[in-house]
Amino acid sequence: MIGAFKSTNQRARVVAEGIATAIHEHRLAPGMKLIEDEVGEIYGVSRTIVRSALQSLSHEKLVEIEPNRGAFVARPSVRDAREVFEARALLEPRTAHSAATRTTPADIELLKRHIEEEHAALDAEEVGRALRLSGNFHIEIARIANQATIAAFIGQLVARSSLIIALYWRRRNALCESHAHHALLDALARNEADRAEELMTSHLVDLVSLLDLTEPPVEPTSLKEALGAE
Amino acid sequence: MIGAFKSTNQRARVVAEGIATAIHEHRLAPGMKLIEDEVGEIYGVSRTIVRSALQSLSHEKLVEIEPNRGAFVARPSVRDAREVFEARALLEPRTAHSAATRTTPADIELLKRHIEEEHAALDAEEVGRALRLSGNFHIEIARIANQATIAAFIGQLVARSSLIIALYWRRRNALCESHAHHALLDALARNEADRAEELMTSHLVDLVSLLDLTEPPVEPTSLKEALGAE
DNA sequence: GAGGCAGGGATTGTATACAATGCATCCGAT
DNA sequence: ATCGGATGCATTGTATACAATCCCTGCCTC
Repeated sequence: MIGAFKSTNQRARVVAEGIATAIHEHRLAPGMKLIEDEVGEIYGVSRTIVRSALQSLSHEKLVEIEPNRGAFVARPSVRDAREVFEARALLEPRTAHSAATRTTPADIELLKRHIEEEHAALDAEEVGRALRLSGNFHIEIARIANQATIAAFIGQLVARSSLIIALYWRRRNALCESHAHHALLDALARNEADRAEELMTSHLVDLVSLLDLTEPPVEPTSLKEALGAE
Repeated sequence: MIGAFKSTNQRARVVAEGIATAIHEHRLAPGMKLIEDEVGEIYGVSRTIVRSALQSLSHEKLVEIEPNRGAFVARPSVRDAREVFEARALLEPRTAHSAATRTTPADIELLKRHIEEEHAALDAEEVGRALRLSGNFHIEIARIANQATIAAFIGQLVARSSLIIALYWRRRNALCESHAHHALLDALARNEADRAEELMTSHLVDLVSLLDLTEPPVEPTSLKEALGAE
Protein backbone atom coordinates (compact mmCIF):
# COMPACT_ATOMS: atom_id res chain seq x y z
CA MET A 1 0.00 0.00 0.00
CA ILE A 2 2.61 2.49 1.01
CA GLY A 3 5.17 1.74 -1.61
CA ALA A 4 3.83 2.21 -5.09
CA PHE A 5 7.09 0.96 -6.47
CA LYS A 6 7.11 0.32 -10.15
CA SER A 7 10.58 -1.08 -9.93
CA THR A 8 10.10 -4.73 -9.18
CA ASN A 9 8.23 -6.83 -11.66
CA GLN A 10 4.52 -6.65 -11.32
CA ARG A 11 3.79 -10.32 -10.77
CA ALA A 12 6.51 -10.81 -8.20
CA ARG A 13 5.11 -7.80 -6.37
CA VAL A 14 1.71 -9.44 -6.08
CA VAL A 15 3.23 -12.57 -4.61
CA ALA A 16 5.50 -10.65 -2.25
CA GLU A 17 2.67 -8.47 -1.03
CA GLY A 18 0.45 -11.48 -0.54
CA ILE A 19 3.04 -13.18 1.62
CA ALA A 20 3.86 -9.95 3.43
CA THR A 21 0.22 -9.35 4.28
CA ALA A 22 -0.11 -12.90 5.54
CA ILE A 23 2.91 -12.33 7.76
CA HIS A 24 1.56 -9.01 9.02
CA GLU A 25 -1.73 -10.68 9.89
CA HIS A 26 0.05 -13.56 11.61
CA ARG A 27 -1.40 -16.12 9.27
CA LEU A 28 2.15 -17.15 8.45
CA ALA A 29 4.09 -17.91 11.60
CA PRO A 30 7.80 -17.22 12.07
CA GLY A 31 9.94 -20.15 10.99
CA MET A 32 7.42 -21.51 8.54
CA LYS A 33 8.96 -22.83 5.36
CA LEU A 34 7.97 -21.26 2.06
CA ILE A 35 8.41 -23.86 -0.67
CA GLU A 36 8.83 -22.28 -4.06
CA ASP A 37 6.67 -24.76 -5.95
CA GLU A 38 3.83 -24.49 -3.45
CA VAL A 39 3.81 -20.71 -3.49
CA GLY A 40 3.98 -20.74 -7.26
CA GLU A 41 1.02 -23.04 -7.50
CA ILE A 42 -1.04 -20.83 -5.19
CA TYR A 43 -0.43 -17.70 -7.21
CA GLY A 44 -0.29 -19.41 -10.58
CA VAL A 45 3.23 -18.30 -11.40
CA SER A 46 6.50 -20.06 -12.06
CA ARG A 47 9.30 -20.45 -9.59
CA THR A 48 11.12 -17.60 -11.33
CA ILE A 49 8.54 -15.15 -10.02
CA VAL A 50 8.33 -16.77 -6.61
CA ARG A 51 12.08 -16.58 -6.21
CA SER A 52 12.08 -12.94 -7.11
CA ALA A 53 9.37 -12.30 -4.53
CA LEU A 54 11.16 -14.26 -1.83
CA GLN A 55 14.41 -12.42 -2.45
CA SER A 56 12.59 -9.15 -2.18
CA LEU A 57 11.04 -10.21 1.11
CA SER A 58 14.39 -11.40 2.36
CA HIS A 59 15.77 -7.95 1.68
CA GLU A 60 13.09 -6.55 3.96
CA LYS A 61 14.00 -9.18 6.50
CA LEU A 62 10.55 -10.71 6.53
CA VAL A 63 11.99 -13.90 5.09
CA GLU A 64 15.28 -15.63 5.67
CA ILE A 65 16.83 -17.49 2.78
CA GLU A 66 19.22 -20.24 3.78
CA PRO A 67 21.36 -21.30 0.85
CA ASN A 68 20.31 -24.61 -0.62
CA ARG A 69 17.77 -25.02 2.16
CA GLY A 70 15.05 -22.62 1.20
CA ALA A 71 13.07 -19.64 2.42
CA PHE A 72 11.54 -19.37 5.86
CA VAL A 73 9.41 -16.73 7.50
CA ALA A 74 11.96 -14.77 9.51
CA ARG A 75 12.38 -15.37 13.23
CA PRO A 76 13.87 -12.20 14.66
CA SER A 77 16.16 -12.83 17.62
CA VAL A 78 15.82 -10.98 20.89
CA ARG A 79 18.67 -8.81 19.73
CA ASP A 80 16.91 -8.12 16.45
CA ALA A 81 13.84 -7.13 18.42
CA ARG A 82 15.76 -4.67 20.53
CA GLU A 83 17.47 -3.21 17.48
CA VAL A 84 14.22 -2.76 15.60
CA PHE A 85 12.59 -0.85 18.42
CA GLU A 86 15.77 1.12 19.01
CA ALA A 87 15.65 2.18 15.38
CA ARG A 88 11.98 3.02 15.64
CA ALA A 89 12.66 5.11 18.73
CA LEU A 90 15.22 7.01 16.71
CA LEU A 91 13.07 7.56 13.64
CA GLU A 92 9.42 7.71 14.56
CA PRO A 93 9.18 10.44 17.20
CA ARG A 94 10.94 12.99 15.00
CA THR A 95 8.88 11.84 12.06
CA ALA A 96 5.70 12.33 14.07
CA HIS A 97 6.97 15.80 14.89
CA SER A 98 7.42 16.58 11.21
CA ALA A 99 4.08 15.05 10.37
CA ALA A 100 2.27 17.16 12.93
CA THR A 101 3.45 20.34 11.25
CA ARG A 102 1.98 19.21 7.96
CA THR A 103 -1.12 17.24 8.85
CA THR A 104 -4.18 18.28 6.86
CA PRO A 105 -7.85 17.61 7.61
CA ALA A 106 -7.81 15.02 4.85
CA ASP A 107 -4.99 13.22 6.61
CA ILE A 108 -6.97 13.26 9.83
CA GLU A 109 -9.96 11.72 8.09
CA LEU A 110 -7.77 8.97 6.72
CA LEU A 111 -6.19 8.24 10.08
CA LYS A 112 -9.60 8.23 11.75
CA ARG A 113 -10.83 5.67 9.28
CA HIS A 114 -7.74 3.59 9.99
CA ILE A 115 -8.49 3.54 13.69
CA GLU A 116 -12.14 2.74 13.07
CA GLU A 117 -11.24 -0.15 10.82
CA GLU A 118 -8.88 -1.39 13.46
CA HIS A 119 -11.63 -1.30 16.06
CA ALA A 120 -14.02 -3.07 13.70
CA ALA A 121 -11.46 -5.79 13.10
CA LEU A 122 -10.95 -6.22 16.82
CA ASP A 123 -14.68 -6.45 17.40
CA ALA A 124 -14.87 -9.11 14.71
CA GLU A 125 -12.12 -11.03 16.49
CA GLU A 126 -9.87 -10.58 13.49
CA VAL A 127 -6.80 -9.99 15.59
CA GLY A 128 -4.44 -10.40 12.67
CA ARG A 129 -6.17 -7.79 10.58
CA ALA A 130 -6.29 -5.41 13.50
CA LEU A 131 -2.58 -5.83 13.99
CA ARG A 132 -1.83 -5.02 10.39
CA LEU A 133 -4.01 -1.92 10.51
CA SER A 134 -2.33 -0.87 13.70
CA GLY A 135 0.99 -0.99 11.91
CA ASN A 136 -0.41 0.93 8.98
CA PHE A 137 -1.25 3.77 11.34
CA HIS A 138 2.45 4.29 11.95
CA ILE A 139 3.25 4.05 8.28
CA GLU A 140 0.57 6.57 7.48
CA ILE A 141 2.15 9.07 9.85
CA ALA A 142 5.48 8.61 8.14
CA ARG A 143 3.77 9.24 4.83
CA ILE A 144 2.26 12.46 6.14
CA ALA A 145 5.71 13.64 7.13
CA ASN A 146 6.43 13.53 3.40
CA GLN A 147 9.80 11.86 3.69
CA ALA A 148 9.60 8.83 1.47
CA THR A 149 13.04 7.58 2.40
CA ILE A 150 12.40 7.62 6.12
CA ALA A 151 8.90 6.30 5.56
CA ALA A 152 10.34 3.31 3.75
CA PHE A 153 12.63 2.57 6.68
CA ILE A 154 9.75 2.86 9.12
CA GLY A 155 7.62 0.65 6.90
CA GLN A 156 10.25 -2.04 7.09
CA LEU A 157 10.62 -1.68 10.83
CA VAL A 158 6.87 -1.88 11.36
CA ALA A 159 6.73 -5.01 9.27
CA ARG A 160 9.47 -6.64 11.29
CA SER A 161 7.72 -5.54 14.44
CA SER A 162 4.81 -7.72 13.44
CA LEU A 163 7.09 -10.74 13.50
CA ILE A 164 8.58 -9.63 16.78
CA ILE A 165 5.12 -9.31 18.28
CA ALA A 166 4.26 -12.78 17.04
CA LEU A 167 7.25 -14.16 18.90
CA TYR A 168 7.55 -12.08 22.04
CA TRP A 169 4.15 -10.58 22.84
CA ARG A 170 3.21 -11.22 26.47
CA ARG A 171 -0.54 -11.32 26.08
CA ARG A 172 -3.15 -11.27 23.46
CA ASN A 173 -4.60 -7.83 24.11
CA ALA A 174 -3.75 -5.37 21.39
CA LEU A 175 -6.39 -3.05 22.75
CA CYS A 176 -3.91 -1.01 24.71
CA GLU A 177 -2.71 0.56 21.51
CA SER A 178 -5.96 2.17 20.63
CA HIS A 179 -5.63 4.79 23.30
CA ALA A 180 -2.14 5.79 22.23
CA HIS A 181 -3.22 6.06 18.62
CA HIS A 182 -6.19 8.20 19.58
CA ALA A 183 -3.95 10.57 21.50
CA LEU A 184 -1.54 10.77 18.56
CA LEU A 185 -4.39 11.50 16.21
CA ASP A 186 -5.47 14.33 18.46
CA ALA A 187 -2.00 15.86 18.61
CA LEU A 188 -1.67 15.65 14.84
CA ALA A 189 -5.10 17.20 14.31
CA ARG A 190 -4.12 20.18 16.47
CA ASN A 191 -0.70 20.37 14.79
CA GLU A 192 0.98 20.04 18.17
CA ALA A 193 4.31 18.77 17.01
CA ASP A 194 6.11 18.54 20.31
CA ARG A 195 3.27 16.64 21.91
CA ALA A 196 3.06 14.27 18.95
CA GLU A 197 6.76 13.57 19.28
CA GLU A 198 6.44 12.84 23.00
CA LEU A 199 3.39 10.68 22.49
CA MET A 200 5.17 8.64 19.88
CA THR A 201 8.17 8.19 22.12
CA SER A 202 6.12 6.92 25.02
CA HIS A 203 3.95 4.81 22.73
CA LEU A 204 7.03 2.98 21.50
CA VAL A 205 8.33 2.57 25.03
CA ASP A 206 4.98 1.07 25.98
CA LEU A 207 5.13 -1.33 23.06
CA VAL A 208 8.55 -2.62 24.03
CA SER A 209 7.44 -3.01 27.64
CA LEU A 210 4.73 -5.36 26.43
CA LEU A 211 7.32 -7.66 24.91
CA ASP A 212 8.99 -10.43 26.81
CA LEU A 213 12.57 -10.21 25.64
CA THR A 214 14.08 -12.36 28.36
CA GLU A 215 14.00 -15.81 26.84
CA PRO A 216 16.96 -16.11 24.44
CA PRO A 217 15.44 -18.43 21.87
CA VAL A 218 11.83 -18.49 20.83
CA GLU A 219 9.07 -21.03 20.79
CA PRO A 220 9.73 -23.25 17.82
CA THR A 221 7.14 -23.79 15.17
CA SER A 222 7.63 -27.51 15.34
CA LEU A 223 9.95 -29.95 17.00
CA LYS A 224 11.51 -30.66 13.67
CA GLU A 225 12.39 -27.03 13.17
CA ALA A 226 13.65 -26.75 16.72
CA LEU A 227 15.99 -29.69 16.66
CA GLY A 228 16.72 -30.14 13.00
CA ALA A 229 17.78 -26.66 12.02
CA GLU A 230 20.68 -24.50 13.15
CA MET B 1 32.25 -5.53 3.29
CA ILE B 2 29.86 -4.46 5.93
CA GLY B 3 27.12 -6.97 5.32
CA ALA B 4 28.32 -10.53 5.47
CA PHE B 5 24.88 -11.68 4.42
CA LYS B 6 24.58 -15.30 3.54
CA SER B 7 21.01 -14.80 2.46
CA THR B 8 21.20 -13.85 -1.16
CA ASN B 9 22.78 -16.29 -3.53
CA GLN B 10 26.52 -16.18 -3.60
CA ARG B 11 27.03 -15.48 -7.28
CA ALA B 12 24.45 -12.74 -7.46
CA ARG B 13 26.13 -11.14 -4.47
CA VAL B 14 29.46 -10.98 -6.28
CA VAL B 15 27.84 -9.28 -9.25
CA ALA B 16 25.84 -6.88 -7.08
CA GLU B 17 28.87 -5.93 -5.03
CA GLY B 18 30.94 -5.41 -8.14
CA ILE B 19 28.40 -3.04 -9.58
CA ALA B 20 27.89 -1.34 -6.22
CA THR B 21 31.60 -0.73 -5.80
CA ALA B 22 31.81 0.66 -9.31
CA ILE B 23 28.97 3.04 -8.46
CA HIS B 24 30.59 4.06 -5.19
CA GLU B 25 33.81 4.81 -7.01
CA HIS B 26 32.01 6.76 -9.70
CA ARG B 27 33.13 4.44 -12.43
CA LEU B 28 29.50 3.89 -13.29
CA ALA B 29 27.73 7.18 -13.77
CA PRO B 30 24.11 7.85 -12.85
CA GLY B 31 21.73 7.05 -15.68
CA MET B 32 24.00 4.52 -17.30
CA LYS B 33 22.20 1.51 -18.67
CA LEU B 34 23.05 -1.91 -17.33
CA ILE B 35 22.30 -4.47 -20.00
CA GLU B 36 21.74 -7.91 -18.56
CA ASP B 37 23.61 -9.82 -21.25
CA GLU B 38 26.62 -7.51 -21.04
CA VAL B 39 26.86 -7.72 -17.28
CA GLY B 40 26.44 -11.47 -17.45
CA GLU B 41 29.24 -11.79 -19.95
CA ILE B 42 31.57 -9.71 -17.77
CA TYR B 43 31.01 -11.85 -14.71
CA GLY B 44 30.55 -15.12 -16.54
CA VAL B 45 27.06 -15.78 -15.27
CA SER B 46 23.66 -16.14 -16.86
CA ARG B 47 20.99 -13.48 -16.95
CA THR B 48 19.24 -15.23 -14.08
CA ILE B 49 22.05 -14.21 -11.74
CA VAL B 50 22.39 -10.75 -13.20
CA ARG B 51 18.68 -10.12 -12.77
CA SER B 52 18.86 -11.20 -9.18
CA ALA B 53 21.76 -8.83 -8.57
CA LEU B 54 20.03 -5.93 -10.31
CA GLN B 55 16.85 -6.44 -8.30
CA SER B 56 18.89 -6.45 -5.14
CA LEU B 57 20.57 -3.20 -6.14
CA SER B 58 17.24 -1.70 -7.07
CA HIS B 59 16.03 -2.45 -3.57
CA GLU B 60 18.93 -0.41 -2.24
CA LYS B 61 18.03 2.31 -4.72
CA LEU B 62 21.38 2.19 -6.42
CA VAL B 63 19.68 1.00 -9.58
CA GLU B 64 16.34 1.87 -11.09
CA ILE B 65 14.49 -0.84 -12.97
CA GLU B 66 12.02 0.45 -15.51
CA PRO B 67 9.63 -2.29 -16.55
CA ASN B 68 10.37 -3.64 -20.00
CA ARG B 69 13.09 -1.02 -20.42
CA GLY B 70 15.88 -2.28 -18.28
CA ALA B 71 18.08 -1.32 -15.37
CA PHE B 72 19.86 2.00 -15.04
CA VAL B 73 22.23 3.37 -12.47
CA ALA B 74 19.92 5.45 -10.28
CA ARG B 75 19.70 9.20 -10.71
CA PRO B 76 18.46 10.57 -7.41
CA SER B 77 16.34 13.67 -7.80
CA VAL B 78 16.98 16.83 -5.84
CA ARG B 79 14.19 15.76 -3.55
CA ASP B 80 15.79 12.33 -3.08
CA ALA B 81 19.03 14.07 -2.22
CA ARG B 82 17.37 16.19 0.45
CA GLU B 83 15.58 13.18 1.86
CA VAL B 84 18.72 11.10 2.06
CA PHE B 85 20.62 13.74 3.98
CA GLU B 86 17.60 14.43 6.15
CA ALA B 87 17.56 10.75 7.07
CA ARG B 88 21.30 10.76 7.69
CA ALA B 89 20.91 13.78 9.94
CA LEU B 90 18.34 11.84 11.89
CA LEU B 91 20.33 8.63 12.20
CA GLU B 92 24.03 9.34 12.18
CA PRO B 93 24.58 11.83 15.00
CA ARG B 94 22.84 9.64 17.53
CA THR B 95 24.65 6.63 16.15
CA ALA B 96 27.97 8.43 16.53
CA HIS B 97 26.95 9.17 20.11
CA SER B 98 26.33 5.49 20.76
CA ALA B 99 29.52 4.52 19.01
CA ALA B 100 31.60 6.90 21.11
CA THR B 101 30.50 5.16 24.29
CA ARG B 102 31.69 1.84 22.93
CA THR B 103 34.74 2.63 20.84
CA THR B 104 37.74 0.43 21.62
CA PRO B 105 41.38 1.02 20.76
CA ALA B 106 41.04 -1.63 18.07
CA ASP B 107 38.23 0.36 16.49
CA ILE B 108 40.38 3.46 16.54
CA GLU B 109 43.16 1.62 14.78
CA LEU B 110 40.75 0.49 12.10
CA LEU B 111 39.35 3.97 11.59
CA LYS B 112 42.84 5.43 11.45
CA ARG B 113 43.77 3.01 8.74
CA HIS B 114 40.61 3.97 6.87
CA ILE B 115 41.59 7.62 6.93
CA GLU B 116 45.13 6.82 5.89
CA GLU B 117 43.93 4.75 2.96
CA GLU B 118 41.67 7.58 1.98
CA HIS B 119 44.57 10.00 1.99
CA ALA B 120 46.69 7.60 0.01
CA ALA B 121 43.97 7.25 -2.56
CA LEU B 122 43.64 11.01 -2.82
CA ASP B 123 47.39 11.40 -3.25
CA ALA B 124 47.27 8.82 -5.99
CA GLU B 125 44.52 10.84 -7.69
CA GLU B 126 42.14 7.94 -7.23
CA VAL B 127 39.24 10.17 -6.39
CA GLY B 128 36.68 7.41 -6.77
CA ARG B 129 38.42 5.12 -4.36
CA ALA B 130 38.87 7.94 -1.87
CA LEU B 131 35.17 8.66 -2.05
CA ARG B 132 34.27 5.07 -1.35
CA LEU B 133 36.62 4.93 1.62
CA SER B 134 35.20 8.16 2.90
CA GLY B 135 31.76 6.56 2.90
CA ASN B 136 33.11 3.48 4.61
CA PHE B 137 34.25 5.67 7.48
CA HIS B 138 30.62 6.48 8.25
CA ILE B 139 29.59 2.87 7.90
CA GLU B 140 32.36 1.81 10.23
CA ILE B 141 31.07 4.15 12.90
CA ALA B 142 27.62 2.67 12.57
CA ARG B 143 29.16 -0.75 12.99
CA ILE B 144 30.93 0.32 16.16
CA ALA B 145 27.61 1.46 17.57
CA ASN B 146 26.68 -2.22 17.36
CA GLN B 147 23.25 -1.67 15.92
CA ALA B 148 23.13 -3.77 12.79
CA THR B 149 19.69 -2.59 11.78
CA ILE B 150 20.56 1.08 11.93
CA ALA B 151 23.95 0.39 10.39
CA ALA B 152 22.23 -1.21 7.41
CA PHE B 153 20.09 1.87 6.93
CA ILE B 154 23.12 4.13 7.15
CA GLY B 155 24.97 1.91 4.72
CA GLN B 156 22.20 2.34 2.20
CA LEU B 157 22.10 6.09 2.74
CA VAL B 158 25.85 6.41 2.35
CA ALA B 159 25.68 4.45 -0.88
CA ARG B 160 22.97 6.70 -2.25
CA SER B 161 24.99 9.69 -1.13
CA SER B 162 27.70 8.61 -3.51
CA LEU B 163 25.26 8.94 -6.39
CA ILE B 164 24.03 12.26 -5.07
CA ILE B 165 27.58 13.54 -4.89
CA ALA B 166 28.18 12.40 -8.45
CA LEU B 167 25.23 14.49 -9.57
CA TYR B 168 25.24 17.55 -7.36
CA TRP B 169 28.75 18.10 -6.04
CA ARG B 170 29.88 21.69 -6.60
CA ARG B 171 33.59 21.06 -6.91
CA ARG B 172 36.03 18.29 -7.11
CA ASN B 173 37.69 18.72 -3.76
CA ALA B 174 36.83 15.94 -1.37
CA LEU B 175 39.66 17.07 0.85
CA CYS B 176 37.41 19.08 3.10
CA GLU B 177 36.12 15.87 4.59
CA SER B 178 39.40 14.74 5.99
CA HIS B 179 39.38 17.33 8.70
CA ALA B 180 35.90 16.41 9.88
CA HIS B 181 36.77 12.74 9.94
CA HIS B 182 39.91 13.43 11.93
CA ALA B 183 37.92 15.38 14.50
CA LEU B 184 35.36 12.58 14.73
CA LEU B 185 38.10 10.03 15.20
CA ASP B 186 39.47 12.11 18.06
CA ALA B 187 36.11 12.39 19.79
CA LEU B 188 35.55 8.65 19.45
CA ALA B 189 39.02 7.86 20.77
CA ARG B 190 38.33 9.92 23.88
CA ASN B 191 34.83 8.46 24.21
CA GLU B 192 33.36 11.94 24.12
CA ALA B 193 29.89 11.00 23.00
CA ASP B 194 28.28 14.43 22.99
CA ARG B 195 31.08 15.93 21.01
CA ALA B 196 31.00 13.06 18.51
CA GLU B 197 27.31 13.65 18.04
CA GLU B 198 27.80 17.36 17.44
CA LEU B 199 30.67 16.78 15.09
CA MET B 200 28.64 14.35 13.05
CA THR B 201 25.75 16.79 12.87
CA SER B 202 27.92 19.61 11.61
CA HIS B 203 29.81 17.30 9.28
CA LEU B 204 26.58 16.33 7.59
CA VAL B 205 25.47 19.94 7.40
CA ASP B 206 28.78 20.76 5.75
CA LEU B 207 28.32 17.97 3.26
CA VAL B 208 24.90 19.20 2.22
CA SER B 209 26.18 22.73 1.90
CA LEU B 210 28.68 21.48 -0.66
CA LEU B 211 25.89 20.21 -2.86
CA ASP B 212 24.19 22.32 -5.46
CA LEU B 213 20.55 21.35 -5.07
CA THR B 214 19.09 24.23 -7.03
CA GLU B 215 18.92 22.85 -10.54
CA PRO B 216 15.88 20.59 -10.84
CA PRO B 217 17.19 18.09 -13.39
CA VAL B 218 20.71 16.82 -13.63
CA GLU B 219 23.42 16.64 -16.23
CA PRO B 220 22.62 13.71 -18.47
CA THR B 221 25.06 10.94 -19.08
CA SER B 222 24.55 11.06 -22.79
CA LEU B 223 22.39 12.93 -25.23
CA LYS B 224 20.51 9.77 -25.98
CA GLU B 225 19.56 9.31 -22.36
CA ALA B 226 18.65 12.97 -22.01
CA LEU B 227 16.40 13.21 -25.03
CA GLY B 228 15.24 9.66 -25.52
CA ALA B 229 14.02 8.78 -22.08
CA GLU B 230 11.25 10.21 -19.94
C1' DG C 1 11.19 18.48 -44.87
C1' DA C 2 7.78 16.85 -40.84
C1' DG C 3 5.04 13.52 -39.10
C1' DG C 4 3.30 9.01 -38.85
C1' DC C 5 3.52 4.16 -39.45
C1' DA C 6 5.49 -0.49 -40.23
C1' DG C 7 9.25 -3.79 -39.87
C1' DG C 8 13.32 -5.72 -37.70
C1' DG C 9 16.78 -6.12 -34.26
C1' DA C 10 17.77 -5.77 -29.50
C1' DT C 11 16.42 -6.38 -24.81
C1' DT C 12 13.58 -7.77 -21.15
C1' DG C 13 9.90 -11.07 -18.93
C1' DT C 14 8.63 -15.74 -17.89
C1' DA C 15 8.61 -20.64 -17.93
C1' DT C 16 10.92 -24.74 -17.97
C1' DA C 17 14.70 -28.17 -18.12
C1' DC C 18 18.54 -29.90 -15.97
C1' DA C 19 22.18 -30.00 -12.38
C1' DA C 20 23.41 -29.70 -7.54
C1' DT C 21 22.33 -30.03 -2.99
C1' DG C 22 20.14 -31.49 1.12
C1' DC C 23 17.25 -34.56 3.77
C1' DA C 24 15.05 -38.83 5.10
C1' DT C 25 14.94 -43.55 5.07
C1' DC C 26 16.72 -47.99 5.02
C1' DC C 27 20.21 -51.31 5.54
C1' DG C 28 24.13 -53.58 7.56
C1' DA C 29 27.90 -53.72 10.85
C1' DT C 30 29.36 -53.62 15.45
C1' DA D 1 19.92 -51.19 19.82
C1' DT D 2 22.97 -47.57 17.82
C1' DC D 3 25.87 -45.76 14.64
C1' DG D 4 27.57 -45.13 9.83
C1' DG D 5 26.91 -44.95 5.26
C1' DA D 6 24.39 -45.47 0.83
C1' DT D 7 20.22 -44.73 -1.92
C1' DG D 8 16.23 -42.06 -3.55
C1' DC D 9 13.13 -38.20 -3.21
C1' DA D 10 12.27 -33.44 -2.55
C1' DT D 11 13.84 -28.94 -3.17
C1' DT D 12 16.80 -25.35 -4.59
C1' DG D 13 20.39 -23.18 -8.04
C1' DT D 14 21.42 -21.99 -12.73
C1' DA D 15 21.11 -21.82 -17.61
C1' DT D 16 18.53 -21.54 -21.52
C1' DA D 17 14.53 -21.25 -24.70
C1' DC D 18 10.74 -18.76 -26.08
C1' DA D 19 7.35 -14.90 -25.82
C1' DA D 20 6.47 -10.02 -25.17
C1' DT D 21 7.98 -5.46 -25.46
C1' DC D 22 10.50 -1.68 -26.86
C1' DC D 23 13.23 1.18 -29.80
C1' DC D 24 15.41 2.40 -33.88
C1' DT D 25 15.27 2.95 -38.82
C1' DG D 26 13.48 3.66 -43.12
C1' DC D 27 9.71 4.56 -45.99
C1' DC D 28 5.61 6.73 -47.26
C1' DT D 29 2.34 10.46 -47.20
C1' DC D 30 1.25 15.17 -47.02
